[in-house]
Amino acid sequence: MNINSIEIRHLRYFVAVAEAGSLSAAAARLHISQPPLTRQIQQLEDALQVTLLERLPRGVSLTAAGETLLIEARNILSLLQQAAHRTQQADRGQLGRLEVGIFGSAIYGVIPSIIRAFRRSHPNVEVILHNMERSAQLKALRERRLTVGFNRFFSDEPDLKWEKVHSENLNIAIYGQHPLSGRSSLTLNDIDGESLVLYPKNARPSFIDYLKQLFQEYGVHPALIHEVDDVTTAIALVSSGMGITVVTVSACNLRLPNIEYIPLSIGDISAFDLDIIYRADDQSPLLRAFLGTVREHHNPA
Amino acid sequence: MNINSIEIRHLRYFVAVAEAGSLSAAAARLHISQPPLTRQIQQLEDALQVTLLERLPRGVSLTAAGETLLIEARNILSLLQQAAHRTQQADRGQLGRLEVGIFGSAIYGVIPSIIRAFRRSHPNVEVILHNMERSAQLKALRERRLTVGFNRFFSDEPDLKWEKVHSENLNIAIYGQHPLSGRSSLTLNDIDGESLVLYPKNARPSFIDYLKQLFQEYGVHPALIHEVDDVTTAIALVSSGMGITVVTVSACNLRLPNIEYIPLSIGDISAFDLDIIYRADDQSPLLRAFLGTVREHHNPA
DNA sequence: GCTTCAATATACCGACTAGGTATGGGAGAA
DNA sequence: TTCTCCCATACCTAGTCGGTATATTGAAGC
Repeated sequence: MNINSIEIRHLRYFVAVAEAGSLSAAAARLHISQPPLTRQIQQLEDALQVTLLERLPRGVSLTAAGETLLIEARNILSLLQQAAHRTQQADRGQLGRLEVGIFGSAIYGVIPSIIRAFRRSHPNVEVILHNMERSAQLKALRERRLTVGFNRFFSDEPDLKWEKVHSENLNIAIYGQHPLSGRSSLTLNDIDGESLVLYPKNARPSFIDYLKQLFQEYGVHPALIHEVDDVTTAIALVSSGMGITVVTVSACNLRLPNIEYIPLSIGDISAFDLDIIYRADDQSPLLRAFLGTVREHHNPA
Repeated sequence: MNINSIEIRHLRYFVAVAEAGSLSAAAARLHISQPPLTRQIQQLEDALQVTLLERLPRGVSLTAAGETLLIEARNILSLLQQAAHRTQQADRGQLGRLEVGIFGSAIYGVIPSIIRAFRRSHPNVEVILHNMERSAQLKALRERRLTVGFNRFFSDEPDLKWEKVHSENLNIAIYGQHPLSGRSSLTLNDIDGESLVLYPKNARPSFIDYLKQLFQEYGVHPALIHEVDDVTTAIALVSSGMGITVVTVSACNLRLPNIEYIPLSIGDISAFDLDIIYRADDQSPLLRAFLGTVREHHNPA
């Protein structure tokens, strides 16, 4: 019998005895009989090589060592409860850290609403957002620095899985003095011959390539294409009258003076997808829980 | 099987499995065979209603819940070690709080040296000094606000025990211009007819009563007795030439200009006792440990 | 594709031990 | 004194921990 033979049972029983002030009363509270309880306490005293209780004719009282152990034992018992609870929380994906990759213009769209909903339903999960472009997201996912990534134009990869989160209609952003200003909707033909500001310049294939292909299919020839880094820059240039641009409805939340957003209809393919990507082998409850929230927000438009 | 059936054994085994990365390797490390270990882990998973390990063809890996439990379990195991250690320390009187009653002039004597020695040998014991007069010490001891009290002239009480800590010789404190100044020793006869400053005024019976009885026994008649509150005040008055006083050697550490201390011989009773008092029923290891230190410092002179 | 290998899971057994009952012992209370 | 209350001891039963033997599974090697 030594310190390593001490079990939670010993601590539970000892605390009960200390609180009841007597072995027999504690035994009743523990729904066992008094002799086994006496023996468990004796074992504990033997393991610690310490007398914990002073045996009195009416009950017991704690020695100085007993008082010390009482405090420690109560602490350990409550930590064990906590440990069990936290383990179960972790199992349900309600505890831990979720690293999320996002990209520029997504900041204005459906992602904040998804993150907000997830934080509300999983308050003990630390959600950390990392602004990175697509290729950085893929690298970080493989190196397990990210749990999920949000982006567009994911291609199939053997070790990663992606699914559509959201489809957004496209809008044309124009400046107030433009002839098309004030129209309630536009088609691709309407922007034939216009000067366009497109983005993002790097991180190919991108929105730019998607739009160029669209123009080719529909026989649209822009007068001039000016490529810039991101949607914010593009809108700023439109505002200054340099041309018009194409944005998702997410970006329409970006309000600037002299800017007007007009829905664009392109037949069947009027929508533009936002995808979420994650490791195919990731079985973590956190990922499952997050995908659950994402799917609740899914708009199949 | 539920949360309350979790034992330390389950946590120890789980940590071993997590660290070894496989059930069979952990079993070897734990000096048990693999099947019982498998069952203990299954019991733990059953109790928590959670899967802790992902079973792989080569060993196991932790699930998110397992990772969480690993941290918690390690913490609990180390706290249990600490709890055992602290309990044993408390048993040896090496942990806790010791409330000590002291009184004015004792601050200069043997008490600081005893406290210092005890603090050195019992670094985890919080020693708290309370400056209180004798009757307050007795009251505080009975109300368990003090563990021990240092004082002089304790009388026998049924519920308290006291023992002599230290015997101090008496000295006469005189001012430089006094005729007796410069003598290497004095007897009681030498101070017959002198003006005396005595202390402490309150808290009877006190040093004053002791000295008065002594004077009567030896036929000494002081010209004048001026009673003051404490030894410090007495010395200050002596320094100003108001009279001479009697002090213990403890108080000789109190050096002031124009003050000279001369040993006083009174035959057999040249000594003056400092006692320690404590509850007769106090079995605490702290008291025993402190009395041990006190007895080591005992001077039976 | 089959075999081999390295793991975990299951089945079953023996020994230990937690918990039960009966009873002894000791110190206040009546 | 006897009575009462409570802890300790003795001994029994049943449940459980740990052991051995073996089934099972999935990946690596031929």
